[in-house]
Amino acid sequence: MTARPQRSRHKASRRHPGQARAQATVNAILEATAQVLDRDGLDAATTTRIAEVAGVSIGSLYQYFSHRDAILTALQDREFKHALDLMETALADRNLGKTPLEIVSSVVKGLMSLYSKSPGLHRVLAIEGLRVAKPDRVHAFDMRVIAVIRHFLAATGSTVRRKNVDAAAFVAFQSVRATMLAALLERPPGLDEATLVGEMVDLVVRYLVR
Amino acid sequence: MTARPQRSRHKASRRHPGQARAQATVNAILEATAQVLDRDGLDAATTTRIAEVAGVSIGSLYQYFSHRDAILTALQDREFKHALDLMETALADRNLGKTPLEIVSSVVKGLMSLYSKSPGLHRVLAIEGLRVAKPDRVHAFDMRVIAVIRHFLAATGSTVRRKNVDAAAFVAFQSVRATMLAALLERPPGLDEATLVGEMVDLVVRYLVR
Amino acid sequence: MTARPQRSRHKASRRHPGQARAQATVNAILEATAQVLDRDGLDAATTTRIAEVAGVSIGSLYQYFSHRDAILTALQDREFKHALDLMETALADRNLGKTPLEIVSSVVKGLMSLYSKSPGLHRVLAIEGLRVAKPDRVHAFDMRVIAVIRHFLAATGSTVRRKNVDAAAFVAFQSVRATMLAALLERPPGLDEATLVGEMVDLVVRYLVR
Amino acid sequence: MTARPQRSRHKASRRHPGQARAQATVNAILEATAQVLDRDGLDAATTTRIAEVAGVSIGSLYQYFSHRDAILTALQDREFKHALDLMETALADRNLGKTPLEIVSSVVKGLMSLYSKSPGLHRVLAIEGLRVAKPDRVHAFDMRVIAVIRHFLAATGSTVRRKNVDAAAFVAFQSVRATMLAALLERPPGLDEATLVGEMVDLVVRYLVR
DNA sequence: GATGAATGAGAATTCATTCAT
DNA sequence: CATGAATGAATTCTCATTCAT
Repeated sequence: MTARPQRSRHKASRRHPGQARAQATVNAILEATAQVLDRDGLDAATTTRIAEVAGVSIGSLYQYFSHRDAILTALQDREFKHALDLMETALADRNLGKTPLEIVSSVVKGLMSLYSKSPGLHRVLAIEGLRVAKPDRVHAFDMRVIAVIRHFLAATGSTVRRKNVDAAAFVAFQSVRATMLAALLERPPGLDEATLVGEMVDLVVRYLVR
Repeated sequence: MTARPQRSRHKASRRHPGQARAQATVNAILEATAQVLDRDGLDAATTTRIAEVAGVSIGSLYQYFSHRDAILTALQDREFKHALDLMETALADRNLGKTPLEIVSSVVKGLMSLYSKSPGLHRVLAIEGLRVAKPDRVHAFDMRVIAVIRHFLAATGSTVRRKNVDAAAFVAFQSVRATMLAALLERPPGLDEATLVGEMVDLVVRYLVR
Repeated sequence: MTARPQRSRHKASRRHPGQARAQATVNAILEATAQVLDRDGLDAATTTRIAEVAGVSIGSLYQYFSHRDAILTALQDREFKHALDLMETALADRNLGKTPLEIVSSVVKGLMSLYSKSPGLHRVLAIEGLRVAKPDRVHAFDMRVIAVIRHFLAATGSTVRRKNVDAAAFVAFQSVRATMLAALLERPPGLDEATLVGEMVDLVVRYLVR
Repeated sequence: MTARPQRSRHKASRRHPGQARAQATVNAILEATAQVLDRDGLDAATTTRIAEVAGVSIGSLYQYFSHRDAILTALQDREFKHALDLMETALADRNLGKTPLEIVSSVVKGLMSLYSKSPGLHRVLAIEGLRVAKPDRVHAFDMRVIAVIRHFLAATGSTVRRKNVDAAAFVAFQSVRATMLAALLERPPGLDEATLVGEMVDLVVRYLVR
């Protein structure tokens, strides 16, 4: 009997946060989520916990996000955008004149500083993240990253020694991402950030450019 | 998420399964868990589901594992052991005579076949990393892998072009592991298993050996 | 992210209550639900309340009913069955010899005693009940009642003065049901049960048979 | 279900809407509520939904109605009034000259057209009976209906064949109301509105007048 | 030893109502 | 007066774990 609460239609976000206060609340929620994910991982990011950390009631949380997953998705969008912006900047056409070493170095350093601020968060978002059903989002991001790299390699022209450019871009990006995150999370002795950057740059340059 | 209540901390396993039947039950449970993890992911691996698939009552399940996590830990041990055995074999002293290419190739192929049998499982075990509290286990495994690689590189002697051998081993292993799993899970177009192996071998050889 | 608890597939009942204990629990739950519905109405029948009244944990409740609605459905089945049995008995072929007055009288008295035990419950189940989405169940019941009546009227033959027998059966049954429930719930002065039965019988006999 | 928290008991309406604009707002809210109830049922009639449909902010809604229930009560008053007006008109003293058939016919047709415009609404108002706590209101309405009928029957005098006039009025009215609503909601085959009216008239005339 | 019914803490989500702007 | 962001009590449902049989 009865038309139980009607598990809502789940549009991903409930209202256009027009007002300043609304925007502030949304930001607080995203920030809180990032913090909780980074520190304690996905399981700890319950709606209650997020609302607490954000200093907001659960009611408010659901005013802006139709369901828990929508928060994670929004956060992922935000962080993926950061990463893409960063790579696009480093690989912009105006950098075509620079040496491969310089360019790879700037990308690696950029990712390094991005990840080292909150490695736990990026691990959740990029790898552990999106359990079941959302690998598409990660995949879509990866494909965009590859597109950026491919575009750059194409413009660079001559020096690339790979036949399958997309495959190479995929391999390079995954290697850098995963190794960095693993290093940041495990902190293996003798592998400080500077060393790590050096190794990654060398790995990629040798692989891609000779 | 998951948020398993985790009511209390127990000792990890209840009995040393002396009898053959007991051992069979334990195996059935581990096998069932691996299957469920690989197919449906961590959230689907409820104790009930595992017991069902294993053809065992929950009561029995708890006879052999004090709590859910203990099953995952045991499974992780088993898989880590597989991977280590594999690498030890490939990097054994008796292979010192082979060319670096041959050796790297055998390691990469070995990992590839290991992962490709159940990528979902290895993703859960190695990357999702059994969530909270288990990074130490992953770390310990990584350190053992590095030790194996270091031992081999040391024995090999001359050809290694890295100063910090441990760092290099870490970088190489993480790159191979992560890229393989990502490729198996995302299946990016134009990156079939053979190509992938080729790329990984090339990546590692250039990085480690010149 | 994450495969949230997986709002289960909702098969209406979870396990065949094979054991005696299980059956007892199921009965306790249905009985508790009936009681709560009768006394306090549909809104009061929360899963928590039902479990409390049944002297059972919510966990147990969900062991036997996949969701709240399934309890109501089961209860409805049970009560509909009662009502149908009652009518089938009164209208059985072996009663063809009795006078219309005797037969109508026995049906009306039967329904009266059924409803007067828990008028609130029957109101919920038959009328208020099954908010949105389940009118089909009530409708299906009504159609079966009509079939029973039609069968009887057909067997009776001659005396029926209605052309559209199904319509007449519908009108007669709805009138009796609704009036009885309204009278039992409102207890209008001067309309005790005996009077009510008399009036209903007269209403129906005049309408159906002359 | 619904289970509206119902935080506290207020006086039923906040202001006697003196101004025209205020009255317009109140009407818009009632109209919106009627629409939502008719189309989607009680559970869908959330304050938010009502405010939306009425084109009013929730704030404004609460300016005119102290709590959700007050809206339903007001709407019920309005519809009860409609029904009573209708019956009073049909049963007015100036109709004493008409035949019973004519009079019953006009009442039945009137109710029919009233209900058929929005059967869902009347089901909610009259039968679901505004849940808990409101049976008194329904009862009061029923008593007024009976009074109207009694008054008429008394004036008519001779022809009525019932001893207990109040009981008869109750029975007749409940039968008509419930059967009509059930027919409108279930739409049983072979029972179109015209047939239904004919049956109801016959039912009542035979019962009341001979 | 094995079984599976029972338990209950905890998670997500809804919605009536308030109140600062 | 109007607005709509914020609140939080209340609800449904899940799943690890225990323990009587």
